[in-house]
Amino acid sequence: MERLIWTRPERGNRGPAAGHSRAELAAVAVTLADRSGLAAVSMRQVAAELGTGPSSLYRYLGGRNDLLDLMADAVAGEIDLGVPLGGDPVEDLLALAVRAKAVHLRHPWLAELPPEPLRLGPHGLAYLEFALRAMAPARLPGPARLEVVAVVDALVAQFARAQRQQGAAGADRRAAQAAYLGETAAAGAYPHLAAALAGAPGGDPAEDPEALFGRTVRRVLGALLAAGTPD
Amino acid sequence: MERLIWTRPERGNRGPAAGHSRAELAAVAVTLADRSGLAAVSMRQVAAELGTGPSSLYRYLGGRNDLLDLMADAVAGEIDLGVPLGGDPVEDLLALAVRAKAVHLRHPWLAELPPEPLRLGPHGLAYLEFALRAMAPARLPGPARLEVVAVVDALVAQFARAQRQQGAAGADRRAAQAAYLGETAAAGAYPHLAAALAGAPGGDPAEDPEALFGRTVRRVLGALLAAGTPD
DNA sequence: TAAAACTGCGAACACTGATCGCAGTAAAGG
DNA sequence: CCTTTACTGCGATCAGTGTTCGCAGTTTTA
Repeated sequence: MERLIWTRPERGNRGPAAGHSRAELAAVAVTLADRSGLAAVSMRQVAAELGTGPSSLYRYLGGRNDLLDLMADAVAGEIDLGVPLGGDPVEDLLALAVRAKAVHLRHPWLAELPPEPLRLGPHGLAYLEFALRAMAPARLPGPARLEVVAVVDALVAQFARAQRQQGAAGADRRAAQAAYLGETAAAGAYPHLAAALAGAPGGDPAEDPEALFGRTVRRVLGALLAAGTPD
Repeated sequence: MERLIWTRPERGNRGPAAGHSRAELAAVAVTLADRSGLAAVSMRQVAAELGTGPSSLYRYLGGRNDLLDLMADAVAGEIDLGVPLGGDPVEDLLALAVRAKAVHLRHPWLAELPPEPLRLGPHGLAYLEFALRAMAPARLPGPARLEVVAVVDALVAQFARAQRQQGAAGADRRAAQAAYLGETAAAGAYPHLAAALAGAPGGDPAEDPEALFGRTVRRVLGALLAAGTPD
């Protein structure tokens, strides 16, 4: 039985006071990941950053997975849930999605996290609760509501990724990808691909990514929240 | 400069014939991942399965990443692209998405793959080209078309994950998650979450997941492909 | 004061991806 | 034909990984 970290108490009350805390571990790990990517978040690195040995971390964590859970929940806590709801589920969810996307942009490693089915700590739960509260006016069965949140999250991750690698010059791999894709498309075997890529840099003056995101999310939410219509 | 595997020739023409092929490596790795998960796909395991040492693999691959590229493209090749198009982008893309979801269900490790921005080998490119061809009747700028494919892919992965872990009894973690989520929701601090979860097992007789997928994708595609309407 | 529960951590284990260099083999060039 | 070139296979090895174990020390409870 491998319990989630959230189900275990952070501290007993018998022994000496612990030198660190889960929050501290999470903060160090997040900083490390922000600076050098998720791969840099190893038990040894985190321990070194804390000035201890690797084995000490296992007093706070059941393993590396728990550390990732902590990280995900820590950044979930950066999403402001104090804003008042307007009453329109589409607009309220969009505003939430915009704030969530900002977090993704601030912490690119979020997209690298092994996609566990659920990685919900206290902050993640609060986020989910907030989204469901925003969706309350819509007439939808329970599971469908969760589905909507999942779809929006997917859109957030998707657009954050696109927006990020469009801005900063991506890694080697990104450049190699583009080169390969360009020359392959130019070879003539993929006419539609070539056409789609050709329309990218030229043509329109590259729409504001924020506006594109807003329009897309609005459309998708409008379609998913359409109540009553069984088809 | 770290070139993609697709940009390097599989064989020179000077030395002795290679004992294996990229396709063989990919097949072995896929089989391994299907049986024991992506974590079981290590250079040593794959090499052992081939009856050689780990270092031999580096004659065929630049590294483990290349192996993952090969695997992804191999299963992308399982998607049947020979079906004729009906002419309605929404229905044609949905049919494609259904076939793609089947592949995800057959190879659960696809969801575990580190989400590189693009992991497109020949088969992946053919898939993309097919999707763009299906989308040809829609009046949409090029980048938007690529965005649509990305969103659909995200939906496919999303629903495949949900459908899979609903069928088979998930791992320990899944059970632990459910238990934790249930008791936390029951604690009363998350009323909307509790309501959404309560509606799940009882209430309606659990809609056919395939129908739910079809309805959702149709709605999303309908919203995204709505041409002309600038808002 | 004794027991229980806890912390910190050095040492070690079983892995991982990756590199290097050497022996052997096949084709190309003269 | 023989040399050169380019390739293959692979044992040995390196640095790094997550994780476990056991011991010494510390604080609280009984």
